[in-house]
Amino acid sequence: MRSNRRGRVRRQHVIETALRSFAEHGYRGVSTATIAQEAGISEPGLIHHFPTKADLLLAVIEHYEARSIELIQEALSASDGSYSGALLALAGSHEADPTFIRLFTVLAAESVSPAHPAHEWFVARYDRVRAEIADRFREEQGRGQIRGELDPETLARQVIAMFDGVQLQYLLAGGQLDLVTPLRALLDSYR
Amino acid sequence: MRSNRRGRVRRQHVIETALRSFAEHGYRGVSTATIAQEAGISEPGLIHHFPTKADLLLAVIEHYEARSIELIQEALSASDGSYSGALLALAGSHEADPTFIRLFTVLAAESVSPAHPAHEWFVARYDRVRAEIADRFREEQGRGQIRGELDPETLARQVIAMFDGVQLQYLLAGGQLDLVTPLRALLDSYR
DNA sequence: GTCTATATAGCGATAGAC
DNA sequence: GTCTATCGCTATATAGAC
Repeated sequence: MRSNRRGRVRRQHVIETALRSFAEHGYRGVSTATIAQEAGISEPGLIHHFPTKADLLLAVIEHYEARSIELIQEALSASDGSYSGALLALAGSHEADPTFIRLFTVLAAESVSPAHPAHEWFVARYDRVRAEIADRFREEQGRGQIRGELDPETLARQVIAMFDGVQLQYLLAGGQLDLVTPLRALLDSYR
Repeated sequence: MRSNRRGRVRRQHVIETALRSFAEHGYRGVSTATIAQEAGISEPGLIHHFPTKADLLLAVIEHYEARSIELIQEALSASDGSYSGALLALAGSHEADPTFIRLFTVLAAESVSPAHPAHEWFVARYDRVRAEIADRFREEQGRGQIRGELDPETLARQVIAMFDGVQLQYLLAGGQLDLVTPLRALLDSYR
């Protein structure tokens, strides 16, 4: 029992260490030996929890995804139901903790290759998020908060593209460019 | 003399082969042995032309950059001086030849890591392109083709972000999403 | 300028003791 | 559940013949 609990704690610690490593160097840019060393564990000790490197990657991504859903829900409740406000709040929270956007930006591009272990995951995620955002915009359009002649599917693609694009700029500029300004200008143009 | 010419031809052939490989798998996802094999040359033969793998990468990037400048100039002359039209024509030509956007999308994200051999190159390129596009928008604003209250620097960041973002969507969707529609909607909102 | 052969290091993963 | 030791493979790069 006690060893099970310690095992879970250590597993969680490995995930958080790997998250930072994958965010820094991508999946192919870091070795399991390096992650094990940074986590203060032996390489077979790591392999005990995650049989392959790809298993570790997917565990990290699921961890990110769960945290990401927390962030968007926090943003929604903090912005009194305004979807545009929630998206801007989400961008602001990403600025405060760049690890997430780093992980996401690096892995999404890396996973463009069909042979990448997270390829299917990212393809499915982009489909799902695009549909979710389009639904939200349709609702706002129904309430008259978005101009009627705009296509919600195109707006969803624009918002996702703007998010990803400014995140890349932010990372390449070493955090010197803000995420919020270009996104706010886009969302304002929808009203 | 004849051997020099044959050497240049083979060097060019290696660059084009490596371009496709780096575009497919990124810098870290492909080995010099694989590239040499695909180019029909031995690995030391490849190393003779490009002493290190990083040298090969930079040669590929410079090749891409030269072609990219050709494309944007073709787009400018084909669109009768309209900058927005040229950007849309560029997006259209990228759809016709996905290798370029694949190379650029994969390598830009990979090079976010300061240890990546193309890191400085991409940082400098993003700075330069942002300044160039902002200048163009300032000119159009002076001619009354863009609304006066918009900030050219923000518009430049938006256009670059939208380009990069829809390219990522295009690649993850296996070419099923077009590049032009979200970009056109953005550019239309500037007038 | 291109080859065969090889050096040297690091990779992901496994075997078996404790 | 974690360790030491090691396997089998691939990586980038070099030496030296032609």
